[in-house]
Amino acid sequence: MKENLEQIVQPLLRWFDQNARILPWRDQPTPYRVWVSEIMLQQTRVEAVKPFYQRFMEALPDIQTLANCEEEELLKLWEGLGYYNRVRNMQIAARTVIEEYGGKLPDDYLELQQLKGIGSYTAGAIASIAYGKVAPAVDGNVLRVISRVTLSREDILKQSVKRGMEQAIVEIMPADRPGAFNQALMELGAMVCVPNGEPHCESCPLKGLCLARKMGAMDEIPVKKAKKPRRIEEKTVMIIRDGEHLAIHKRPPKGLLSGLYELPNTEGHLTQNEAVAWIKEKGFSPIRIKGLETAKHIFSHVEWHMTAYLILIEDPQETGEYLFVEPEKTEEKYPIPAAFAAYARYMEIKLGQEKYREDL
DNA sequence: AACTCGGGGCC
DNA sequence: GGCCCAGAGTT
Repeated sequence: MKENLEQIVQPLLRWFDQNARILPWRDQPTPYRVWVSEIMLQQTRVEAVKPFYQRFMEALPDIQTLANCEEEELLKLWEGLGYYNRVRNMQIAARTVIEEYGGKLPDDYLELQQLKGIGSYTAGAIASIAYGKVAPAVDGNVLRVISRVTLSREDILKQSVKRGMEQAIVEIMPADRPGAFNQALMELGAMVCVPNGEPHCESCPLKGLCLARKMGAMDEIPVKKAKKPRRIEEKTVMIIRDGEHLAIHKRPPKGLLSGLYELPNTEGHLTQNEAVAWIKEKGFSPIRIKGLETAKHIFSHVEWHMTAYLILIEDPQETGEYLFVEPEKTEEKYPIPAAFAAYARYMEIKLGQEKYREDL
């Protein structure tokens, strides 16, 4: 196995030298810059990360500023990227680095993995790219490329398969260019040995030795066990306006979208009468109400099927549960997940522009 | 080992 | 409509 796999090293490095994309985090691969990029890139495509990365690095240029950042501002910088615990964990790790390592990110593969949010992949990426150390960085790209090259039909979602791949990679990794080698594998997976659609084998530096290509089995590999279907949650979303302000609600500190702000909502699809009753139960005095279009938002493991109402109320008293904010302030200050994007225009409209269907 | 956690682009 | 992405933490 090792003898065979060793043949990929030089062609891969040569290809990478000619074809590496210019990416913001490749510019000055300092430990912090690599760290931030790798956290953002977890389960997230390069093109999606780019705009977030630039803005984040300007706002929080080093570990110290990250450690000191207010959580609200931190989440605002991450708004729309998803997997929000990534950035909270990164801040926890930043504080650990300051307290235990004098503010310098460790260079050791195993020590890095002790930090919150840094697993085997991210530890290997930082150690190899930022510190030039021999360590594996096996992500979905690498699992796909290597399993195709070796015609492996093992389930790449199994931990044991990933560990085996990490070991195999370490054994062939060139000691003089570990960072380039890890990035080359990922780059090939992203640009040539692509995850969806036909791989571009004609332009692949490994086409001569790829066993999946030899057998015409590129479409059968990698093998992944089927995942279970998403559950569906029905919700009714309330856009509650008093004319000047919009009601928002901070989600609980644990679970889905924890700590982010949302439009008031409740379980199930409520009729208009039920929605009015719900509003009154919350202590508000509705004046007018209008039913809005339905919307769907898909998460990894859940689907929200939403219906919604636009509701005008009399001047609210602060309940503590709900915050009444100016819509413009919402955009600059409160992180709101993309799940509510379908109703964004109702959050922003000026009172009077919208015709309510019914007076109450 | 199974489940949780976002969002978007591509087929 | 399904797939998967420079994964990691929790149970």
